[in-house]
Amino acid sequence: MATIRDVAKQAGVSVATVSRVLNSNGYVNNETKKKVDEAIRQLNYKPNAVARSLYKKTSKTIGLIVPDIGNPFFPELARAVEDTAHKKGYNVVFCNTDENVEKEEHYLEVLLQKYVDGVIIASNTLTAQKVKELNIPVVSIDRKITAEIPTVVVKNKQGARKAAGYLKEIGCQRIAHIRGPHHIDNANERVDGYLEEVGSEPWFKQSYITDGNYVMKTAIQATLELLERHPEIDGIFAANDVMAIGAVKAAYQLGKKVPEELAIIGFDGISMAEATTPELTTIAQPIYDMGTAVTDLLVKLIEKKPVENTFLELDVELIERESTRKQKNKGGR
Amino acid sequence: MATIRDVAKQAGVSVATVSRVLNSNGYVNNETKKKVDEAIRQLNYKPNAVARSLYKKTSKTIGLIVPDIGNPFFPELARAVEDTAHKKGYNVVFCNTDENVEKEEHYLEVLLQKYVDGVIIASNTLTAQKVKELNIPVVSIDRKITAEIPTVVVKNKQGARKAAGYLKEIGCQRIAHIRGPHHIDNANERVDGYLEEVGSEPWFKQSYITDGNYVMKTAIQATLELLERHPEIDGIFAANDVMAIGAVKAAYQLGKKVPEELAIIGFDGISMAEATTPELTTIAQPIYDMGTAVTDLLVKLIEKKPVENTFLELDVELIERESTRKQKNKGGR
DNA sequence: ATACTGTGTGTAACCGGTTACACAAGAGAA
DNA sequence: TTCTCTTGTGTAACCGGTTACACACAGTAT
Repeated sequence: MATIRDVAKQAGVSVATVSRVLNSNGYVNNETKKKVDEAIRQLNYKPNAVARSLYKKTSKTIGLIVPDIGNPFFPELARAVEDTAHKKGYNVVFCNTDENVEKEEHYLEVLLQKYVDGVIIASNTLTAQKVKELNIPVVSIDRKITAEIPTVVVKNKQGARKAAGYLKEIGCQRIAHIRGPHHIDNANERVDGYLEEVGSEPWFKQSYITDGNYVMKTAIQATLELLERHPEIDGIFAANDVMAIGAVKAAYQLGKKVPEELAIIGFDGISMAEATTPELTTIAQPIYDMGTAVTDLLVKLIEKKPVENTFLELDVELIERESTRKQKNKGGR
Repeated sequence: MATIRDVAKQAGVSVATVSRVLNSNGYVNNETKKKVDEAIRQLNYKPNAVARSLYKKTSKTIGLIVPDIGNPFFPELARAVEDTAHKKGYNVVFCNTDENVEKEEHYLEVLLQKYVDGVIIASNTLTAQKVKELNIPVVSIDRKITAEIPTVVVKNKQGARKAAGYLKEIGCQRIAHIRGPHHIDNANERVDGYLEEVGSEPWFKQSYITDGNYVMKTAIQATLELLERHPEIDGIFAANDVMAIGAVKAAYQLGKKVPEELAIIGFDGISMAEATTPELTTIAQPIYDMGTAVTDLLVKLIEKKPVENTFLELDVELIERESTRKQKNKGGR
């Protein structure tokens, strides 16, 4: 591999001049520039990014820390992050934490030692204190950590209200909720939204809320038990699409027809929700846009550009598909 | 951030000694080591990975280049790669190429400039020549590039034979194939396997093979046209699960019952195939194992450890689920 | 004639590690 | 006593860029 000194020798100039040509700063005579460019071409010279990083204390790399890329929400997000980062000249190193604090801290340490310029993280275990110690920009996605950390999320409560409200609107009389993990903020917000919409209905019971842990298997089991306990349920709002798909499968097992006897709505808008039969009605997050937005935000923070807003709360959108049906019994009994 | 010189000063020794303690090489007196460790602790010193990289010409980082992380096969693979890399002390930087040659070359260049120690790539556009020029270990996953490049794939042809053979076995009389892109090796191998199994059947027609391009939408359309042209078809082997799911949806649109009137089998074993109704019968690749295997292989090459085999062809496994049914009309008409 | 400004280029320090090499002291062998 | 080997430590060069600073020269203002 040719170095900048080889190029300098070949072009008959100093390394400083070559560096000036490379970075187009300082004064360089046009003739000299031509000679340098020619030498670069001849030697097929590529500047060494590591050496540059060492001096500049920046690496044009960002870290992306997610719980599990196997969770279909995150690949779609990762795709957007990578696309946007690439456009802005950054690489992405990616890390799975499995919601494990030690793994997360370990990764942050390693990333820091490698001079990553910033980090995008989906976490609930991270504290503001630790982030401050990192001394590099950190932005949070999908989950609020603290007010100090720039964040991109969606209107979870509003989305949940939309979901529950929609089920009421299409005529459901008894609406249950399969909730996400108690330690994850967005799960709690979705419960809140559900409660605001149906909590004061005469038929409402606390036992209409059941734990699904954002996982399909758990949700199937939870739905089976729920429907056994409460056969009167005719609508389910699952806090994410994966659980909604689980609910559909459970209904299928019990011979309940979806949407005729049981309407099911999810949350997230992952592409898997379009692959099922019946296709899933869902509250879609603009996942790609969220990825673009956090990355834009992070890069601005890295490059110390002005940021208008460090807390973005994006809108969600109801996408009506086959797992619910509008005409059903409209207007109540 | 404390540097090695700060630590040396604090401990009253030279930087060489600190470095020896850090890397446990050379002779260091036990008392000295204690002093250094204490200084490291006091200053909360973390060695700078970039400086180390510059001298050692290695970064403990590998590149993972895939066409599109949005394709559900790749997150599962990426997860395995990242897990394994992490265990061995490597980070993963990941890149989406969209099968675009320029993007791919650009990424390889950038990765090289950052001293990544090796690359895992799923590509069909890469040439052996280019790989040689990189001068770092490159391993190929999911697709054969050339004989010189170490590769991890599955037995595609054998898997395809299994799929078609299984459909025959359960009593299908007319078996069609939705194939993947013509420029992707594994797609062609799957066609070959299909042909070996049914190509000489009296009923076989070339028009039973249709293009699906590994994409759900395309596959839906292809299936609709296929079943219109050939309503006699009672079995479909799709070259990947995503297309198989598309075929199921198409059948549903046409009112054809799966599996009673039409049996459908996929290929890949992505987790999405378990989420559908009916659940998809498929030829499962050991995706996680493949990721583990390529990463192990790459790390061995990087660390110049002996490698027993640079061409791994893993077995696939038939997973029977609901989109096919064994009892149907067994033993022919 | 003098001072100042803009252009153009080179030298060497610097980023923060690693390690070749030199050197010293003590133990054991000849 | 002298030589050799092992242990232990420090100095400084090195990895390959970037840039502060010095210097030189031409043109222009005073």
